[in-house]
Formats: sequence, C-alpha cells, structure tokens
Amino acid sequence: MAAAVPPSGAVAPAGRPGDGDAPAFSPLYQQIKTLITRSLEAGEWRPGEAIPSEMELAARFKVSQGTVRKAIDELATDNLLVRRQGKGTFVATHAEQKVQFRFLRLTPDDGEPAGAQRRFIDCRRLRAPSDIARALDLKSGDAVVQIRRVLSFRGAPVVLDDIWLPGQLFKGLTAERLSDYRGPMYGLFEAEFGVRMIRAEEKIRAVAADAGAGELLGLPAGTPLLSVERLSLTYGDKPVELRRGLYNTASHHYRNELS
Amino acid sequence: MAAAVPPSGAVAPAGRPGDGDAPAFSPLYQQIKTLITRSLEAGEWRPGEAIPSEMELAARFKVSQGTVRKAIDELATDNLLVRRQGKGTFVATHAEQKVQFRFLRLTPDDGEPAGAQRRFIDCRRLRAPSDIARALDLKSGDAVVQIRRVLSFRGAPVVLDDIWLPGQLFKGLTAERLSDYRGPMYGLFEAEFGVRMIRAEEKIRAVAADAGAGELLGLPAGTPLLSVERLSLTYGDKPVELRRGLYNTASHHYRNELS
DNA sequence: GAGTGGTCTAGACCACTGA
DNA sequence: CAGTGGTCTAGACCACTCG
Repeated sequence: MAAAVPPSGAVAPAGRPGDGDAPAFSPLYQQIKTLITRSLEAGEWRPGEAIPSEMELAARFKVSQGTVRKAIDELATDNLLVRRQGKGTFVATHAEQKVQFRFLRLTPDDGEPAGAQRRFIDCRRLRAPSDIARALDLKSGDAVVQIRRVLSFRGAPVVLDDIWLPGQLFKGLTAERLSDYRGPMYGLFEAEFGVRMIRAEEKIRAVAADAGAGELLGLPAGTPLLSVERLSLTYGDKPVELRRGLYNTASHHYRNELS
Repeated sequence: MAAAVPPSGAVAPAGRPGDGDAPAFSPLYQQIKTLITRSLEAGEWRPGEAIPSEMELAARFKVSQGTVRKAIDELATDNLLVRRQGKGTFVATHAEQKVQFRFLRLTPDDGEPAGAQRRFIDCRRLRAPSDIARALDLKSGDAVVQIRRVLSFRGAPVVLDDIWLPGQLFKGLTAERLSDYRGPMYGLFEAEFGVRMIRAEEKIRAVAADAGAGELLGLPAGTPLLSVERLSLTYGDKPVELRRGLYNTASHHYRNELS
C-alpha cells in the first residue's frame, strides 16, 4: 500500500546531496534489510529466537509481504537469519552443529570430522601490542584478552591457537569460564558477551614450527605447519577477534570450496 | 498461464515411484533451472553470449516471467550466468578479470594482486596413475594430460603447479598452445575444448619442499610450502581437472573468506 | 524510445509444522 | 486446524543501456 510511489515516508535514498554522485537509488527491500539488521544488532530478538512473521513485518514497515521476503532472503543468504518452513524465521546462532563447519575448516584426511578436545593453556589481560591493536582497530595499549589453547582430535594435539579479543567487549572472561562452557567458543561469545561473529577473513601460509609450538603440538621444531590468521567481524564489519592458528596437517587438511 | 494448477504438462516431480519416499515435490522454477542448465551444458549459448530475455524464456517454457526470474537468479548466484541490467543475461566466462580472483587465491602480502608470468615446463600425455584416475573418475591407465608449470610474480617464482586433465576431453593440447594463449588457462579450456570449470574443492596442507620443487622455486629443500590440491568440477559435478600446487608463502598468502 | 533487467504489489494456492 | 514460509501469477512502474 505504501510506497506504491517513490518511497516517501521511508528511508531516503543514500548519497549526500551536493556531491557529484548520482542520487544512488536504494530499493525498498534494501532499506528493510537495514532496519532488520539494526534490530538484530540491538538485540531486539536473541540468537535462536524467532523474529516476527513476514506478514507482521510487512505491516510494521508498511510494505508488501514480497518486499519483506526479499529482504529476509538476503539476510538468510548472509547467514544472519535461518528460515524454517512452517515454523518461522530465526536469528542464526553459533550454538548449532551446522554452523561449526563454516568456521572450522580443518578435516581429517580419512573419516568424518569429529569433535575436538579443548585445552586452555592461558587466558590473560594485557595491553595490545601495536600489530594486534591495528588489526582490531584499537589504540595501541588498549586492553585485550589473550587466549592460548590447543585442540586435539582423538587425543592427538593438532591445533595451537592464539586469540586476541578487545578487552572492552569481553569483561570477565576467564580460563575457567572458557573451560566450563559446553559448546563452541563463538556460542559463549554470543550468549555471554553479546558479540556475534558474522564473517571472517583468513590469511594462510606455510611456516616452520618453532620450539614452543613444536612442544605443544608434540612435533620436532622445523616441522611445516599451516599458519592461519583469522580476523573475525561482527555487524558493520567491525573486527572483534584476531586469531593466529598453527595447524599440524600431517593427517588433517584445510578444506576449501571455490565457487 | 500454464501451471496455474499442479504443473501437469511440465516435468514430473522427482522421486522414483515405489520407493518409500514421499513424492518429493519439485517447484517449477527448479525445473526451469534444470532446463536452462541443460541448454548451457549443450552449448546452446556460448560463454560470454547473451541468453534470451526473461520474457522470451517465459514464453518458451510457458511460465510467468517471475518464475524464470527466480531460476535465473539462482543460476547467477551459482556463477553460471551474469546479469547486466539494461543489457541482458550472459553466460559466465573465465575470460574475465573478475573471475580470476575466484580461483587464484594467492595474494601478495602488500600491494595489489598483479598478473602472473607463466612458464610451462612440461606437457605430456600418459596413462593415469591410480590415484589420479580415482580422483578424476577415470579407469586406471586411461589417457591423461599432465602439465607442469611455474607462476612468477614480479619475476620471482612462487607457484609450482602439476595439473592432470582427462585425455579424452583435451585432445591436441600442447605446451605450445598453452604458451601462445593470451588469458587465463580456464579461458582456453572453455574456448578450445568446451570444458567449463564451475566450481572446485581444495585441500590445503603445509609440506617441506623436496629437492625438485626447491630448485624450480629457487628455495632450499625443506622450506615450508603450502600444498594446494584442487579438484575442479564441471556441470553435474563431474571432475575434469586435478591440480597439485606448491606455493611459496614467504611474501604471499592464501586468502579465504568465511561466511 | 525500445528493450533489458530490477522493484513492488496483490492475491491465490501449496507444503510444512505443531497444537 | 491455524499459522508459517514457499511458489506462482499478473501487472505496473523504475533504472539502465544503447542506438
């Protein structure tokens, strides 16, 4: 009913007036998408909960169901929402099996990917070194939480992770809370600290194990290891985690799909 | 007009009769998608060419424009088609700059990804060893083409690739044709041999350079290298290329996006 | 201006879920 | 059975490209 003509009451087309650019037409469903994303970010609906039905949202935003549908479709493609026919549309959560494999790309050469045993070696608060600060978009010297852990598969240590988190967002995170939590670490982050990892960028290299890493992974120094540096981002592409992992790829590999 | 009632004249819902499964409802747009894919596979429209307009396809298949649109939308998402507003819908081609970066994931640590210099060391026909045959879904002993090449960036060798292709599909492929061709190798494959790479699966490891690889890449034996094994697939997920690459990641990295 | 894809609407009906 | 998302249609209008 509304917006059968140029979206008047709705969000204005982007593009600052006065600059040389064209008005930058922005379709209605994009604006709806932005509005829903804001609600997600603000926590109007919690991870795992259902959001209002398409009809309700259409009424709320004064657009047709089809327009809301297209907005939700794209948010589902972006893994922010999950559609379930007959039940509703739900806020995506890391506390699900399926979601794990999107972020843990290491797979055994033979056999099914199995659950990992986690061992937390360290969890401390410190002032961010300059490279960490730069990556996390902090000021050098800001507080960060550093976590060091080892992942084992079938009893054998395979992954050594060093993780840095902005201290501001993760107040009260301790090794104990990490150890006690059942389920994936990103599940804890979203449940306890309200920080949702949306996507991540990884840089992968081959390096030689140094003495420290070798010891923790039970390998001689010099063994080739996969170095995986991950920057995790939340809403608005804001960086909220830097992770440097060393993977023993003797009997596991990093799987990737090009499409 | 047609199919306002259960799609009668159209493709029947999948599901073998007699088995215990439900009839397995298949939506109209999915059937259209299959039909378009068949035409692509059969070469009705060549890479880079425009396919008929949505209106024309709707008329041909006797469905509404919206249904064709949804089919094309998904094919565009799968990178089989490319939509260009105001111009038409085109068959995706590897002879484009944009497509390169989908398959070449190695990036310099600083600066923009630049073009690679290619040097072909070898190109021969031989009988497939059993592991290669298995990966390519051939019989052990079937003819395959093996290519060995080195990629250099700014004059420094960085990548050593061993590539195996089914001999059946690549008759007449020689080192000379590879060297002479301007543009990406997958561009040559689709233009000269009608083989289109749709997607690929990669397995990544860290390994130590052996003497041979070390020499070709100008590195001491034992240097950690990224091992990238790629299986490329065409329509129907049929494997058509096996590639084993060794990457020197001293000043480059493999970038990946998790989402 | 004609033709293309892109957006938006309104309404009908279908498939799936759970009370 | 009611309520959800999923499909399909028909028609209007908009944005973009090119002759």
